[in-house]
Amino acid sequence: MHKLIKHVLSATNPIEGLTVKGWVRTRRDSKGFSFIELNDGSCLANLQIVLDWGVPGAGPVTRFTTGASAIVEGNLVPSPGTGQKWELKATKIELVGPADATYPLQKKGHTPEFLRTIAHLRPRSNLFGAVFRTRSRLAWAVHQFYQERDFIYVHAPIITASDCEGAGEMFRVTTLKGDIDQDVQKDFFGKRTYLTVSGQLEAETFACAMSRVYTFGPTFRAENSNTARHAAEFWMIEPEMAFCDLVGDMDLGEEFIKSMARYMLEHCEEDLALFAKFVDREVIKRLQFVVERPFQRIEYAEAVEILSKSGRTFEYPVHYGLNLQSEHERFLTEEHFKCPVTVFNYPREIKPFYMRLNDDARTVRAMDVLVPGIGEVIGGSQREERLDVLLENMRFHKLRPEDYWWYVDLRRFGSVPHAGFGVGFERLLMFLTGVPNIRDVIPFARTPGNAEF
RNA sequence: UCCAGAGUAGCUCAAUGGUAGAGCAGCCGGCUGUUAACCGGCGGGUUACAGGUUCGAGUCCUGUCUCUGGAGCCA
Repeated sequence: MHKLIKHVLSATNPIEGLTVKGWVRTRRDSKGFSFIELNDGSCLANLQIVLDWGVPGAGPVTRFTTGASAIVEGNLVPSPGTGQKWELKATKIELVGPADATYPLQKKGHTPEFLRTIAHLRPRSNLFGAVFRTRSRLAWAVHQFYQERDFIYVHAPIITASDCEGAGEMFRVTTLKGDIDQDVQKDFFGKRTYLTVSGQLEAETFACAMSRVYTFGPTFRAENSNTARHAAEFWMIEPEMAFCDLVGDMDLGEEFIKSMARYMLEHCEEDLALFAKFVDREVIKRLQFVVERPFQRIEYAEAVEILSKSGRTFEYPVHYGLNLQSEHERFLTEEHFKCPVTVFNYPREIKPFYMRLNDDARTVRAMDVLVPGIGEVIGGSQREERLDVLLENMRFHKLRPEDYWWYVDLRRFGSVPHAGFGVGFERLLMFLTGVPNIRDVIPFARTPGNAEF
């Protein structure tokens, strides 16, 4: 089997008779020989191939254009040049797939906007290679974080009949033709079904059996949101813990963010350096800051007071009972505290039915973790475990308990205090890489009017 | 969905209402070790689309589409 370039480049000694396979990033010709930069996506760096025009398969060398794929055999030797430790002296080369002049990627920089229009080729660019290697490693780190803490991974359903109220507009799933509301009994599932907006309600059922669980899967929102932070299809991580209150929930959320930042610093060094150089100069400093400093915790009422007394004029009003706007979250994280901020105990009116009512009967045990630059990265709560209060909450929010009969059942049989939160995986990646647009941290972005690839 | 800005060569961008240009990429040639290589040459355009004003429109006006930034909704 051929060796991946990341392993070749970490060699400690010269290697005879090595085979590598990859795609040409660029070629530099001299008289009688060429340098080929070969990349196979296993790491950011290219392997420099020194290709004598006389070796089998080399001529004419102009066939080895940017984008072409090649198999190279040769000997790994120390490079006399200054840019790299090793280079491969080719003894044989094979052009596997040529790439003609219409290949859209150049060796020079492209804008992320242009690269989005060629989403099938953009993982061959430095930036997107780095983003998607990082995405893979962070997904692994997410599992590691929860598995180490004895959380059990639950696969929440993707097609669901239940609306996790307040989460957003849903995509309808149906096999009916024509008027899809005409006769829902004849639909595939015999009722209206949707793509899930959250696995939380299902996760709660498992937490109330297995103590600590988490979901990590795709979720869907049909909101017509056109921002750099919203996608119609995104991945969400939702831990849920039985016998846990809001404080335990905030502890876990903050620990999770810190842990991901630490993982990024320790395991994604090469790609992180690229982000720091081309995307966000502050990213490493910000990650170190998050790892070292405690998060600020404040109640919603305090946040409102800080904003009211800030002397700043905001576009949107600051008033107890209103949601915090982006500009308010920004002020708290970026100007007032200058660190991630966890806001908790929100007014009952602006939060969903399942959040636990506090003794003041005005606020619920909700919490949002806000980070500089992104805003809300975690939203969570302690759940209402008391049957009578839950039913009253549903009435308050004008919901029918029979639609949530199985969810209500959890409060009938061995109910326990429990809590959890949701993390948008892409938002987390944006925070950790500094990439400012959600479309650029997901392989094939789904946004309103866009599902080309 | 709302507000603002943009759309010119494959890419990144110039062009006062008056001959559509440059750099890079591509192609051809040169160079014995390059590092986004370098040097010389060549080709490359329905100025997003549809209408309008004008002697004359890339430029001004109207509409449509797309993209970007911000906002709302949220993760």
